Amino acid sequence: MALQFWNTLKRKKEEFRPLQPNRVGLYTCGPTVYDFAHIGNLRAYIFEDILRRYLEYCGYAVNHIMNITDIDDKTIKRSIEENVSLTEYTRRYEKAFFEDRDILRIKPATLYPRATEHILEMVEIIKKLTEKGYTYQKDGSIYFSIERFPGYGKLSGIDLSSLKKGARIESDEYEKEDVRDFVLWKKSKIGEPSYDTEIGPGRPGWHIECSAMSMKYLGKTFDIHTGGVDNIFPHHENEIAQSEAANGKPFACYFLHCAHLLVNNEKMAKSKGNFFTLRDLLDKGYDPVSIRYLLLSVHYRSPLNFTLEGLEAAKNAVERIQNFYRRLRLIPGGITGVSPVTENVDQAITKRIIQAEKEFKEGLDDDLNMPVSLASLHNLITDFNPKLEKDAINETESNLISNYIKEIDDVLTILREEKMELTAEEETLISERETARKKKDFAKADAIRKDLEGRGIIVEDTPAGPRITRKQKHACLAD
RNA sequence: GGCGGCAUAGCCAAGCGGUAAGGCAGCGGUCUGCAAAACCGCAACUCCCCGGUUCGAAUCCGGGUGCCGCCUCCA
Repeated sequence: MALQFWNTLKRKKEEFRPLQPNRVGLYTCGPTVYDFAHIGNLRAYIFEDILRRYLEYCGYAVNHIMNITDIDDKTIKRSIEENVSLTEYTRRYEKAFFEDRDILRIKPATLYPRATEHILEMVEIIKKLTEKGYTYQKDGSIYFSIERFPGYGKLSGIDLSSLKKGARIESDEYEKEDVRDFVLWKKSKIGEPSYDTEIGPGRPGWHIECSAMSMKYLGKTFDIHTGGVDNIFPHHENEIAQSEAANGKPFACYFLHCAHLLVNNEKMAKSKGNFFTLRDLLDKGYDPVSIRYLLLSVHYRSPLNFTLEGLEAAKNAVERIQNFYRRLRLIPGGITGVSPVTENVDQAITKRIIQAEKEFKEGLDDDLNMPVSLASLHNLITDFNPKLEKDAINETESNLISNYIKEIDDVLTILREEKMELTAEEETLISERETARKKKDFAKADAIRKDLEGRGIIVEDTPAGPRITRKQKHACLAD
């Protein structure tokens, strides 16, 4: 099966055909850096990360652009409240966003262009739209007239006549000819940042930045545009309108939108006390990889019901996979990184890996059906664990299997690299415990094990000797 | 009011016309000095409800019910 995506633009699954062979231009709507990202935002970024990594897994070179919205009503308002410059304010949350990204193992985009650094590009588009007659000025602001763009509504399926005139007037301080229009350029206001440009002093509207930056870095027409479902209207609808009106060419070919995340089946809201940032969860002791796994384990077009119980389950599921990988690597020789010799390999094992790989790929090929792909991995583990138990897997075979796991982990990114650096004291304790065990002094052995656990070191006894691992942060059950 | 989505075991979640994947939790057993890890076995007589189409439906159609989202900034 070929790779296919549910394209919001067409409301159906379509085979993915890039504009250029083996290359993908990907634009993902990035953060407005006015606060810490919450887990709902992070779900979207994880979805985009899986999309990007899977495209790369399939052999595409991905040019991934994610914008940073560092000028808008919220950022301006809050920077004024804190009495710091807009730049100082937004850089703080931009930094936090990058930290969250790294903690969750999200692969950095190719580029993170900032809105404030692309004012000229936006102005150029607005000028072109004006030349073509799509805009009008009112009171120093420039608006896009949706009536003049025939394709308006094709993404969201919105019926223009259903948008009641007048409904938005009170909530918008800018005057428009038609309330359904959207602002391209906001007139300069006292106390707000303003740019002196050919189209007058002011600042950009929200939608125009994505048109400008995608065009600059990916071209007038590019492959994939993503965001949360809430971006379908008005944001992406407006991007299409202004981009296609300006260029006379199609904007993005495929629009992918991920569903929202709910917490305890309700929309996340600070007032409901169910609002989490990544930092909140880390402070509670939850582990980033568990969070990543939970966020990626549900199909991106299904609402994800986030619960702490679910996070606990994710932690255990991840540990099963990690334990399997760790056990493979403990087979003498471990990962060699060298192409394994196929002699003395049980062909049944090779076949089983090929089958798993096929299933994994079929899952993700089908509109990133991650649950199916994860099932293939769990089934593989279920099949191989008994062999591992019986010591029926040799070094070459273990390399084959662990290389496969490593390969799909390029997409999942949930394995841990074990870094066991023990202090001399810790090593002494471990050997003392072994001596005690040999003397059947189990009281002492257990005491030492408990002591080590207090130091964050887990000792598990196996026939081959003690297995030492560094304790991961575990979920606290309270809350 | 308009548009869209979802309802599958205690929880999470695939399946999208051919007789219920997977994970977590639970229970019983094996292994272990104990523990951990791992293994073996058990779990939906049925997929929100009611009709219909069909040889056959969780899957298609019609009608309900419930939940969520968008229509104003929002991933």
